[in-house]
Amino acid sequence: MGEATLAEWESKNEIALERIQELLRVLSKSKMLHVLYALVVGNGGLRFSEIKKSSLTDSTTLTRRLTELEEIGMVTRKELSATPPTVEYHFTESYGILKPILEGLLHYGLEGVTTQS
Amino acid sequence: MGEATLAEWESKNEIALERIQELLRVLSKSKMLHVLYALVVGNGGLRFSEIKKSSLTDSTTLTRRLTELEEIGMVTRKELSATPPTVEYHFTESYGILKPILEGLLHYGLEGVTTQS
DNA sequence: ATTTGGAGTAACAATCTTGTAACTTAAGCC
DNA sequence: GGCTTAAGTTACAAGATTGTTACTCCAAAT
Repeated sequence: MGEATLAEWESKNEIALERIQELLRVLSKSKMLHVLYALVVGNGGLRFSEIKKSSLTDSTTLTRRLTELEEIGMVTRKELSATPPTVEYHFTESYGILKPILEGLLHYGLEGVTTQS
Repeated sequence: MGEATLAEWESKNEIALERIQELLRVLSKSKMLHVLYALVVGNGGLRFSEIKKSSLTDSTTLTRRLTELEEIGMVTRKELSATPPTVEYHFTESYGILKPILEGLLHYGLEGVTTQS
């Protein structure tokens, strides 16, 4: 059995399909790429307010996006006992598997933008 | 300049971001993965009715998905002068850039499903 | 005890996306 | 002309997603 070729796509793996769909649903939401980018630049760990500032996202939407990333296991939420109470978000190890996808997307995004290198 | 590293994400490329968002928006739609899979299995070229049957998608939704794939330049629509009038859909060259993304997604989907190989 | 800043929640209208059912059009065959 | 099959289109109600504005809660410093 190969590992992760398109030919493998078939199979009885309804579950894999659902996982992919859920990931796409989450990734395609508003500001999600901005939030991920903020975290990438912040070396995988930032406070709520920092993400907010650098992703230009309002509280409501940012909370929604971070909760969703938590739900799919891509980030963890850590309360710091500082004052005023602050919270830090970090990428989990699972983020590793997301990275090549984001890189593929970036590559796609940059195609058709290239002003003849 | 590197080619497609995450560090490149920043930049003035608002355009790249928008392209990625649009791609994610399209990919995350209902039945999109089924349709793409049907085309992959059909070696990149199939008739409307064949895609319909193998992706288990109704006419309305299938038309929507195929139109969207056409709009982002991933498939072309070709009318065959057969009777009754049939239409074939094919991947374009641009599909090549989508492939690694789909493979990354597949890899993600299969993680956490693995029943110890 | 009031103010301040971080981290949210609640409520809501506007918009987008879905699935379904019904209709249409085009080309040939009888 | 009427039937058949492929490939759609129209209309619409139900549900999901968005951005906004306003509110809350917590812990210290003044």
